[in-house]
Amino acid sequence: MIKYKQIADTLRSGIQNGSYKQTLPTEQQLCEQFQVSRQTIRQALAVLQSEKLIERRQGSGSYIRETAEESSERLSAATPAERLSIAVVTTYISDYIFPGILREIESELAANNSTPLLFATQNQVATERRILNTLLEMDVLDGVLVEGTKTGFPNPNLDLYQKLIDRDIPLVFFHGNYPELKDTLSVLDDNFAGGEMLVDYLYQKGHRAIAGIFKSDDIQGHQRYAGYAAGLHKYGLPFDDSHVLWYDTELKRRIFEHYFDPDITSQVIGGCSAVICYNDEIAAHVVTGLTQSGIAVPEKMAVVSFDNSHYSELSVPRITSLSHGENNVGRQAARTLIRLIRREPCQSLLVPWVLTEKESS
Amino acid sequence: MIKYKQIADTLRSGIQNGSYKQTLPTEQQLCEQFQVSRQTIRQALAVLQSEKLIERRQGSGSYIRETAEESSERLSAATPAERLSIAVVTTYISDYIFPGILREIESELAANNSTPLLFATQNQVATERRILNTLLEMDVLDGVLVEGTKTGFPNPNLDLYQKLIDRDIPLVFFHGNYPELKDTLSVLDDNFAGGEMLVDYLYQKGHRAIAGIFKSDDIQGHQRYAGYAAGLHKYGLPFDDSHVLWYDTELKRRIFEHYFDPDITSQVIGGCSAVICYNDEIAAHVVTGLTQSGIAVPEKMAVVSFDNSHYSELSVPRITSLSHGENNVGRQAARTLIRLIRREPCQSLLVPWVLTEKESS
DNA sequence: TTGTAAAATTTGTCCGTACATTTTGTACCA
DNA sequence: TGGTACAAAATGTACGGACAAATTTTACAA
Repeated sequence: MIKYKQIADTLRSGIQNGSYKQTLPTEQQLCEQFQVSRQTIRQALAVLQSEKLIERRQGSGSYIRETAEESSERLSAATPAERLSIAVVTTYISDYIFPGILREIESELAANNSTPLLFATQNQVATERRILNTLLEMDVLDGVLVEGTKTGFPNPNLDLYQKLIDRDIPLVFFHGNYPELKDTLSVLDDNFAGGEMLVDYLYQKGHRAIAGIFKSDDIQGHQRYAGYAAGLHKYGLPFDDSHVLWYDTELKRRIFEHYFDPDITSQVIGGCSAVICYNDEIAAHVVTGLTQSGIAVPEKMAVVSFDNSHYSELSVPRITSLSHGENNVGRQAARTLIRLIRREPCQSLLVPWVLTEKESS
Repeated sequence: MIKYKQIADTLRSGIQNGSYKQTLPTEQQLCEQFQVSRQTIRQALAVLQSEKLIERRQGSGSYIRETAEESSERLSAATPAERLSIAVVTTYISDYIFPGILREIESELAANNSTPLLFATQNQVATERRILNTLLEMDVLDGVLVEGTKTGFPNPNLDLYQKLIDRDIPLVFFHGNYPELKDTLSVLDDNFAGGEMLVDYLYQKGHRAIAGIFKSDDIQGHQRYAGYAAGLHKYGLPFDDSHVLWYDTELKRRIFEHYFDPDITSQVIGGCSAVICYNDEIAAHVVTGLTQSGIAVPEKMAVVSFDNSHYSELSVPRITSLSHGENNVGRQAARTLIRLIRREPCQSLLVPWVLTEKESS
């Protein structure tokens, strides 16, 4: 219907199937070929130019641009054709367990011939927004792997996520997701079951008063808390709000930077014989604080947590913690994204935990 | 001179200083205002449209687009205005010492109110090229921090680096640079001095036959090798090519994956009493290989290396290694880039090494 | 007051022309 | 052979006009 678009389409497919070698016909020739005015041809060429398919040189002609893929292929003609452009958006990159998770993701993606582009939100929604804007402006993007930022609270960037979805860009969340976004895949720890598992374990060890420390700005914290509460209820144990301490990213930075505040801790866990911590990082600080306060671990207070990271190994005593086996969240999420990109059947996953018992309980 | 560009410039600055509220005047009004034809006005508006400054709606008008910054600022009005968009291109992200270096860079950039976008080349020039193409297509990019890829060999991506330079995008190399690129800043380890330092140290310990294992695809390997050779020469020690083993990324992957090949190692270091390794990762494998072959470290063979990472700590015996203090390469490079962006005076740096003596020598 | 139809407004598409600027090719001359 | 000058060719800039399509405003009628 619209001439210049039709002409642009014709020329584009001509370029892509290699009908033209290096240059396009001149504007004059195209005018005759398509029986339109020169302005219309120029409009069509402007489209291709803005798509970076061609370059135009005054006095010379319209040249077909080498695409990024071709220019890469020229360097390594042996590499298979398909090289996926995948972005990974995480909260942190070089802290805590994140390097390990990234390594899992990288290795899984590398097995599928792709190198991820990494973005760190630092768990700040403002940063997340900047990153999403960057992603939306990329012209090749085969898929996105996202660790939700502050998933415990309503997210103000859902509009940008929706734009990604509207463009049919495959999207998989891991660790935390945004429940408001319908029909998106996510690969999550089974945090609810994990919280329950830890209560199970402590109950069997004879503990009856169990405190909890959870992170409020990640949905993982909410889920672990829910599992903890359900576990208590299952055994008819008393649930006491004052035995639950909530913290968030900002609070951790300010208060728990060097060691977990002994005053707050003792207030929360007073009267308890065990405490479930959101993760090893917090647990290690709790153990240090307790030990400094003269409360023996595990004799006076058992400490258990999630992640089973090097923090739990380096702490004295070592901390009983939940972890995954071979198929951890990072690897599974990357695998799911690849399947999604290839339009193979796939679904959201809940990855179960395995308990590793150590000396802190 | 060229009307539509002048008009575009006028309108652009009008938009940026807020002369227009939400919409621009109609094409007809602009025609009268600038005394040009409607086609010329449309050309000017097309420029602004391609710059994503305005949106045009048929039958309605030309609307000023909300920029990404404004949309971020709306979320956090309290944040300071300047938020730099900085890309960091490294070889690896989650292996060896790279998480630590990234943490240094991140913390230095965070102190300047910026969160980096991370790209990993996996030490593959083809991947590097893809990443550079992505960078060139970003519409806001305040600076780039690059760890050169395979700096030991001529780099086929210099054309893309030159494009970045031509666009006046501040660029700082760290760890390794491309000498062919003139007038670029770089922050490097003083590898030559490091190689010499290790020879100095071993000579003073009484060693006279010293082998070396170096990485061939990074310029750091060449420099450390040159320092090693200069050190030997300084003390009049014999230099024997057969006592130098070169390896590269691909070779390491295939042969040295799990442990350093004892056959090759013993062939190289036969007749020597000490070996200088390119880094702790290789050194740890060498120590393992030697111990398994019944060669005691350090009694029969002293092992020293670069980086002083956790590899050197976890090895038994722990490995004598060179490291940096507070002002390591990552931090200095980030600082240099910030200065460059702010157009403050800055220069290339060579960061000196400090020797940490342990049990392997 | 509300809903609908018509009119006016605004941008989108398309044509034709003219001349400028840059590149490329050719002819000529030394 | 080589350099210069000119011509030709190609894209860039600019003008004018006409009609199409979408949106907004206005007018009118129920």
